[in-house]
Amino acid sequence: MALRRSLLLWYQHQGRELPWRNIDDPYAIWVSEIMLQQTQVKTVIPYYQRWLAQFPNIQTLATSDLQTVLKAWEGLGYYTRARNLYKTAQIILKDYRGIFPRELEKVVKLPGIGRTTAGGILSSAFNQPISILDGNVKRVLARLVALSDPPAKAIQFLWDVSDSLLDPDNPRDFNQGLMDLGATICTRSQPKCLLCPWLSHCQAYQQGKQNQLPMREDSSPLPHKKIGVAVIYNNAGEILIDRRPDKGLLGGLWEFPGGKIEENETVEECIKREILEEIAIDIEVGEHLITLDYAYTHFKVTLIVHLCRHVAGEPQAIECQEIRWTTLDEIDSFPFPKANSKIIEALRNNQP
DNA sequence: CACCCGTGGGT
DNA sequence: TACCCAAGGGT
Repeated sequence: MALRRSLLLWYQHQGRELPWRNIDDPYAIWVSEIMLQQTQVKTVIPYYQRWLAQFPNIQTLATSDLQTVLKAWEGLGYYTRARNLYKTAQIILKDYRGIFPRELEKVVKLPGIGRTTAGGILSSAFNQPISILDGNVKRVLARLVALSDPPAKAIQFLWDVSDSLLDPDNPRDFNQGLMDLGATICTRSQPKCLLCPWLSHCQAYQQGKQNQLPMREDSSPLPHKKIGVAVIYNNAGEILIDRRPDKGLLGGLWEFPGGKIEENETVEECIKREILEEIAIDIEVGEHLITLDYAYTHFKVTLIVHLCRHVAGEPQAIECQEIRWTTLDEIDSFPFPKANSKIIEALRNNQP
């Protein structure tokens, strides 16, 4: 088929050189695939290289502890990925003698690995003829067939297209080439159609719709929460941090305690109330340290941070897993979300 | 199946 | 600024 041949030829000359290309270690390829979920290549590369140096094989990962794994993932986001990578390493060690399985039915059952990631791993590591449908492929195919619906409404159809196009003789290079095409030529905005090997096959281009496709879903505005945050010092000059529950947002990461500012409540009142409710201690809320705006996928937050002083009571882990007093020197050993890293940075700059 | 889950970069 | 969205999966 001309589509296959032209893509493979293009990939041979114009494909990207990436650290997880031209290797055959399914573990390393698996790690790359997980890190690349919803995350750009440029962001992933340094994490990938550090990760393989720290956890060179499945056994090393499986026998580490979760906090060490989360620390290595710190800043990458979607922390369930790290938890599932760790969990799956233990499953592979126990059920598959530490050898990454080659059967699709087994691979898709592993935590954190869905159909696209499984196809990515098996086609890349073992050259198995299994198709993929990631963000790049959805965009490329939506333009190729001039899809009139948003891709989310046509997932089954797009899988069928991806299946029918896949080159059974060169599945590895075909899948990788398809993703490279989406990443470098068939980009979201200003696609470089004149450089595209599929120019003459692309229905969107023929209809002059390449800048309008793929169609978008209409989205509702994100809710905005204001959070009061406490950096609490004790008489020894230590700082109180807590570890979040394993499930949910930023699961298992450490943070400075705080909570949502209610209506008709000042920031100071909120912080004092939240700390009493969550940690059962009485504090004195002092000067403002920093205010941070942060956008997550489904809401926005403003963190208003105050320096506080412990007055009375023994801290209790009521709405978290664990509480510790620590110091600015030791705090780097705990995994924190990015928003909290900026608070730590502000504390350092605030030091006398 | 609609919603949840981080962070950084582009427009 | 505000919004979109990246090598998606879990629930």
